[in-house]
Amino acid sequence: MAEPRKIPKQARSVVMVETILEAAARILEDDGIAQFNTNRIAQRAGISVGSLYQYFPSKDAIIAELIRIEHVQLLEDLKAMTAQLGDAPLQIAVREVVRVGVEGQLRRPALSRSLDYLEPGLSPHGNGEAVDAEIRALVVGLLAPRLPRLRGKALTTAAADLAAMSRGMIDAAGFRGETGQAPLVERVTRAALGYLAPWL
Amino acid sequence: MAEPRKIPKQARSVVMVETILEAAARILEDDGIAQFNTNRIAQRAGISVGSLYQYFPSKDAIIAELIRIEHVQLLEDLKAMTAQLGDAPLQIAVREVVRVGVEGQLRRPALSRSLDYLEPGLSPHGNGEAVDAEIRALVVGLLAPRLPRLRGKALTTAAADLAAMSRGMIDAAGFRGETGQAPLVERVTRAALGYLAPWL
DNA sequence: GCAGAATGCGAGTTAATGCTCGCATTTGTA
DNA sequence: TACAAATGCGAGCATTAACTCGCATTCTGC
Repeated sequence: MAEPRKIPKQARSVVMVETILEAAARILEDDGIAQFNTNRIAQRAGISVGSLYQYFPSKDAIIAELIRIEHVQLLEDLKAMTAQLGDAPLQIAVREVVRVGVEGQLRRPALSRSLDYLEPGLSPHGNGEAVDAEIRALVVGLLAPRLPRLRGKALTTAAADLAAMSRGMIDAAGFRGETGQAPLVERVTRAALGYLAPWL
Repeated sequence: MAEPRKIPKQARSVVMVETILEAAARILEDDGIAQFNTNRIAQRAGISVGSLYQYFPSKDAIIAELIRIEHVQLLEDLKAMTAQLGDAPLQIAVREVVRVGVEGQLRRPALSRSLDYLEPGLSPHGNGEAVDAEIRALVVGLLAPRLPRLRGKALTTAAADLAAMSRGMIDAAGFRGETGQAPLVERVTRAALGYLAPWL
C-alpha cells in the first residue's frame, strides 16, 4: 500500500479523488462489502479504472483512506468538543465523548459499520495509525485528570475498552435501524460510567 | 445456501465433515479471512475439493456451520450455568453470563473474532437464527425476573446492547492478546451492571 | 499557438477461486 | 464373491476482479 502514483495538482483531479471516495462510500452503504470492487467504484463514479489507479495504488488504499477520513473527522469533533468542555465533571465529559462518537457513527451508519468490519483486514501499520494514537491520547487526556486514581496500564486499557464497547453498541444499534441518537447516547454513557465507577 | 448434498452415513464421512470444519477453523485462525477459500480448506484438511462439496453446498455454508457450532456451544454453556444459578441476585447472574461469554470467545480468540467479522456477510436468514433467538430468550429470562421494572422493548434492547458491548470488548481484548479471563470478566460485568443500574 | 506535463481512458492481462463432473475406490449387504 | 450405494478424487471450467499499459485528451506556462 504505497502512496498514490500521482498527487492531484489540477482542480479536476482533486474533484476526481473526491468522486472516487464518495462512490466507494456509497457502494459500501448500498451494496455491501461483497460488491466493493474497483471496477464497480469506477463505474459508479463515472470514471475509468485507469484513472482510479492513478490516485490510489490499490483497492485497500481506498478503504484505508475512507477510514482515515472518518477518524480525522472524529478527532476534529473531539477536539472541538474538548475545547468547549472546560473542567466539567467526569459524567459530563464521558457523555460528551459518547455523543460525539454516536453522532459520527450514525451519520452514515451502514458506512461506518462496513469500515469497522474492514479495518482489521488492512495491512497492520497503515499511516492512519497516527490519527488513532491521537484519538486515544485525547480520551486518556480527558479521563486522567478526572480520575486521578486511574493510571498506568489500567488507564490505556480503560480507553480501549470504552472505545470497543461504544463501537460495538453503536454498530449494533445502527444495524437494527436505530436512528434516534439521544437514547443511545444515554445507554452507552451508563455503561461507560459503570465501567469507570471503581475509580470515581 | 441449501442443505449439504449428502448427509454423512458412514463413519468415515462423519470424520471428514469434522476434518473439514477443523481445517476451516485453523485457516481462519492462522491465515486470516483473506486466505479462507475452499481449495485451501481441502488442502489443509488433506482431502479434495470435490469431497468438500459433497457435504457443504458452498463456502458460506462452511462459515455458517462454524458460527452455528459456536453459538450452540454458547447456548449449552449458558443453559448449564443457568441451571446452577438458582435465584442468585442480578450481580451474580450478570457476572456468570459474562463469564460464560468470555470463556467461549477466548477459547479460540482469533477464530471467534473472524467469525464475528464474517457473520454479517452471510445470507440474512440462515438456519442459525433459531439458536440465536434461543440465546436472546435465555438472557432475557435471566434479566426479567431480577429487574421487574425492565420490560417490553427496553428489555430486548438491553439484551442486544449487553451482547454487543460484551462482544466488542472481548474481541478487542483478544486482538490485543489479552489472555487472562478474570480481569476482563470484571470489566465487562462492571459495564453491564452500570448499564442496568436504572432498573435496579 | 505550442510544447510538454498532467490527466483520463478502457480493453486486455493475469491470477485467484468457487464450484462441477466423470471416474475411481471403499463399504455394507446378501 | 457380487453388486450397488456411498464415498472420494482432482483436473478443469467459468467467473470475477485487481491491476496494467499504450494512447487520447486537456490543461498550464510561455
